Amino acid sequence: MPEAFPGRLAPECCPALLGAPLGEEQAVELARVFKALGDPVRLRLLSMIASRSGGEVCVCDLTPAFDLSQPTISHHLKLLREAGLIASERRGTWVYYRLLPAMTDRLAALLARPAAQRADVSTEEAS
Amino acid sequence: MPEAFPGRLAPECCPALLGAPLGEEQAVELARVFKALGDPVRLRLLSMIASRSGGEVCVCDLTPAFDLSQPTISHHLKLLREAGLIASERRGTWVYYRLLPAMTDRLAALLARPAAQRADVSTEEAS
DNA sequence: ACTTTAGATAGACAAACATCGATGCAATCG
DNA sequence: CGATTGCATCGATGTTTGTCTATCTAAAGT
Repeated sequence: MPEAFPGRLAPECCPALLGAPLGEEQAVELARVFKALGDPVRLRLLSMIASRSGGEVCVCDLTPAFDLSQPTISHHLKLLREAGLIASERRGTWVYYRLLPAMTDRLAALLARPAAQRADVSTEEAS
Repeated sequence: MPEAFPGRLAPECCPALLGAPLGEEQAVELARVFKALGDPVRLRLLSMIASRSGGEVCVCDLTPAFDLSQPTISHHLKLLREAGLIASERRGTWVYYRLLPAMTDRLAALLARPAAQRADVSTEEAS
């Protein structure tokens, strides 16, 4: 059961989605991470974990925040974990999750415009 | 056919996924955008569009870059368009796509760590 | 007006996904 | 030890998604 891809996402530093055409290989790996973010429940879970002051959240605090069964929450946490976005640790009876900021940092860098292409945002329309 | 959500994604400036627990409403809207990014083909399409120097790409240049049928590519472009990530314009026989940087900017800001929580990245492990 | 070419839409279908209830495993508490 | 509690895994099920072929529309050429 491959748990994320330990440190292998970006062979070079910054694939820069917006700066150069993405290779097929990298696209597959990146898509897996974005897919993990493509669900409202997982987004809220990640947000709850990331915004917790101590840096950690007990699953027992996450589960009751949703109108979903415990196995469903567990499944979503597993997907976030396999995407490399969070990590878990058991301490006694409870399991604690925490953010792995390396991955979110990477995504943020990937989506950031290279300064060259940046212009006044107000010149962008909608349709 | 609601074409993206024109400017309505972030009622306040920066929902800051990593800074405060995300509301259910915002999570649903955001998840739709991330889901659009959660496919290798769409990631490569977006990358090809965004990295083109002129800022525009003809569909006729995109389609032959994949081992997929023309309708499939058209379908992926539609999803990216509905997510608010790209826009299209017809000029004569051809249709040109371009990036809407407002959306990628927003995602990048959303995934960026609030400076408060930022620490040395080298202290992050994998599992 | 026909023909041709670029691209979008429609409908079908298999694979992937979100969810559930039932069960399993690990740790704590009587 | 047996019971209980926290969480993960399993198997089933309805929905969504990626892909295709066939067809449609729009523009341009002859």
